[in-house]
Amino acid sequence: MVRIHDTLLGRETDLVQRIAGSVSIYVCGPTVYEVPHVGHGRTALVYDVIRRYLTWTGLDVMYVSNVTNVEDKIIARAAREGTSEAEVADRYEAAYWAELIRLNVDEPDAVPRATQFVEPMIDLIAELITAGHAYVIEGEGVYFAVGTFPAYGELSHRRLQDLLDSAGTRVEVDEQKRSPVDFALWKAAKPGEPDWDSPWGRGRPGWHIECSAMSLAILGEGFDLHGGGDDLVFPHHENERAQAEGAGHAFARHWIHSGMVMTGGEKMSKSLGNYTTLGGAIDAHGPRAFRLAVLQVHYRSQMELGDAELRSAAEAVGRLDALVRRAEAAGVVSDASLLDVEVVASFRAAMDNDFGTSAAVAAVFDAVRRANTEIDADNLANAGLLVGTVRHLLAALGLEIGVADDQDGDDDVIERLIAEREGARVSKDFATADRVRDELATLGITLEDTPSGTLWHR
RNA sequence: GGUGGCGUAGCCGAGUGGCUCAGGCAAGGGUCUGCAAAACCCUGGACGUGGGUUCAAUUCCCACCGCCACCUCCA
Repeated sequence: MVRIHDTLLGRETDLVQRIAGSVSIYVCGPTVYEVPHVGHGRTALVYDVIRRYLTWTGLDVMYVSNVTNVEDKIIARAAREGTSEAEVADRYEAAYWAELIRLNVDEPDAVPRATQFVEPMIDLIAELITAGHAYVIEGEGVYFAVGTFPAYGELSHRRLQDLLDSAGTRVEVDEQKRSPVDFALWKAAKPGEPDWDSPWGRGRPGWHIECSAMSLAILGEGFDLHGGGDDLVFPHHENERAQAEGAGHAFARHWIHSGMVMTGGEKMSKSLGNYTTLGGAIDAHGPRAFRLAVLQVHYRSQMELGDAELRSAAEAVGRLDALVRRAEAAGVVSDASLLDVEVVASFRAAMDNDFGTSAAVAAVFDAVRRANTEIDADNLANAGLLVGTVRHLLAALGLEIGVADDQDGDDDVIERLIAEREGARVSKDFATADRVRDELATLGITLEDTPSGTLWHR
């Protein structure tokens, strides 16, 4: 049984599914008005790993992750560039997926976009008005009446009074609202902004309503797991929940939230401008180093994810690739259907405990060391079992080993140079052999002489 | 001010009331190698501070110090 830390409960609990054997997951994706940064990469990877692991355990996973494509910053950017909101959103959504593909993040089963679900949002707002949880301010829009929903604050563990006390200290309050904590469900149209018809006049949906409507529309009532970055707990997820449950719909059974990426001790964010682009980080250190670095930290913890962390992870990935190289060179055969039961048990125990990827990866590295020892001792059968287990478990986390991040280059030239060096070595002409090795080094090629021949890698 | 969380060896980072203090990176010493590379072996060093509970605390409790997040858009 998988145990998860449920934000609503504030503690760990069993992941009990709506329907035994299957898991439905909704994860909040980005608002696409800028290129993705390292933090977006981490979050996408965290949930990709959770999804992969649940699938690996035999569950039938339905994974939905949305894209917010209508929002103030998108509108502002489109206006600034003299282009359409759709063009801006499409451009940055494409940039987002392009990087996730490099990271080997599996495509979600569904990627709902806000503009595709305006009708269900309008229906939900209408239900809230009927239920007495929402009200119209002429010329302004429709607002959720927080005071009418007693459960408000449960998810983010806030008292309504505390919210009222701090309201207005940081953001100006619209005096027409019944309460300063009420939030917009529908915003009346403004000149130059995209808008849709609604029973309350033309306008556009508030931010929070899209996720309530889209998750219910695609996954249905009482879906299993709702996730996102922990900066979304309040107000976004609190509001999503109020909207769905206020309208009488059973919402997410469990909530999970992942930690933020920090840089120099501060949260990385687009608005602070202190971010590193995801593409830049992947270019510099490779997609697998990025994934491993994320795996080495528990998903709920804040983490630094800069050059030092990525370099360290890249070295570790190199060691994993080296294991595959030397296993193959030694003639080790691994059968994917045969796994080391103890290693698998350690891995599962770690992952079942709130997706403890850090401990799970540690179990794998333990097996890596043992596999190398077995190769050194020429115990090829034992080595094969361990190498196969390592590859299988890492693949379950989305990490492929034994394959280079980039395969370009002229292998024929390299092979010829290695053969040339081999000839020099046989005739004890080590000066020539070393000269060839240096030449290869300038091409970024590292050589390894083994009893069964010379191996090379980039 | 309110809420939640964190402070572990050079760095990153799991974890546990007592057993040889995960794992990764880095460092030093070996083995192997023509030399390297890779790998393996060995080594050192930790649990913010002060109290308390306990036979025993890094782990539980209290206080204090420091840091972070959310309370506004945000992954």
